[in-house]
Amino acid sequence: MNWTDERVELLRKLWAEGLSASQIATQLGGVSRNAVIGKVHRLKLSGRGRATAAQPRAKKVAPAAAPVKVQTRPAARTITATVGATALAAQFDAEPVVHQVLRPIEDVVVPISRNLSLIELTERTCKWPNGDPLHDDFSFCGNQSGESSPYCGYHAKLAYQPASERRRAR
DNA sequence: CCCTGATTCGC
DNA sequence: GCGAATCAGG
Repeated sequence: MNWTDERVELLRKLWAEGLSASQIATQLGGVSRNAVIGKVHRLKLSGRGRATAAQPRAKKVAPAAAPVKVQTRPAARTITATVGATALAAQFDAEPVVHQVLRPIEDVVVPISRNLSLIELTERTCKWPNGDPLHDDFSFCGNQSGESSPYCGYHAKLAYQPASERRRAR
């Protein structure tokens, strides 16, 4: 994989946004984090606030737009009353529920998920789900999780909010 | 052990 | 110029 103008531009952008080298490498694909770091230095983009190595990164200001209508799968409660094949049938027969998902509040720092698949999760990757489990875009956050939480710092906060107040990020 | 960026150096 | 290996650190 070579450093095309497009890829360099994306690298510049993501680096400026504060993503770590490994995250950028994941997004670009085809390159290691070392390659990213090497390129960053050659481009003289180094230095980004913190002088020496730091750990927590990721800085992405939420778009802050009007609420968006999103299609989600049928509510699970539809099937909880029954058991077995009948329940499954009920789930698939149910009409999709359309409801509103709030965008993150402005100024809230939203991390960019690594979007790992189920089998890529480890004991220390964030297990916050992204997308619809019934569609191909479904994945898990995958960022480093807390020591006593199955979620990364950001999603742990969401997880402990009432469901009615949760705000969904990517 | 997980992760981070910095540096070196053979290619 | 590139990036794996290595280093130093949280």
